Amino acid sequence: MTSKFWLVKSEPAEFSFDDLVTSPGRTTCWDGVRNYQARNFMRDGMRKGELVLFYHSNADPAAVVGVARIVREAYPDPTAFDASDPHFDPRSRAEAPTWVMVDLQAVERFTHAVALDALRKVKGLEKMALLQRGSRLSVQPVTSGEFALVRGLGQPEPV
DNA sequence: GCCAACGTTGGC
DNA sequence: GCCAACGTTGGC
Repeated sequence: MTSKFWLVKSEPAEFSFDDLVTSPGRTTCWDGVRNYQARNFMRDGMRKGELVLFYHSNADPAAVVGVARIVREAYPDPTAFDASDPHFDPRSRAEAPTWVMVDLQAVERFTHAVALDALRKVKGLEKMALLQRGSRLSVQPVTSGEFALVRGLGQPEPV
């Protein structure tokens, strides 16, 4: 059973939803993921066309702020090969890349960002991975029901 | 800035 | 394989 919906975290000081919207083609490569579980979700789960909640972590407030779409499935993350990059990983070799990335395109902006404390109050989101104690995964699956609830609260408009 | 929770590393 | 030390995440 593969998830059809996802959530990604980004610190807006590093890369915000606005940064995605203003990127060429409203698209960016989701590089720099260095967690195996998150990597596996990208490599084994994410498929072209699936939708992604875009979450601002380390933000005030931390909140889901929009929706993106997967426009390219997993391919090698070149920042792992670049010794000058903060995400450099000498164990990742070009012949057998350890780390992958997908391409995400902005689809909708929430006119009402859905803050973390608001999410915690929503009946039906109790099991959402983001809300679990100690949850730190930067790429995580979301059920269709969870996605619909959050998207509804966000009152999205096309970007 | 604090610190709890978690993932990774490395000695043994 | 165990587990203590360490680094990172991310809410507050």
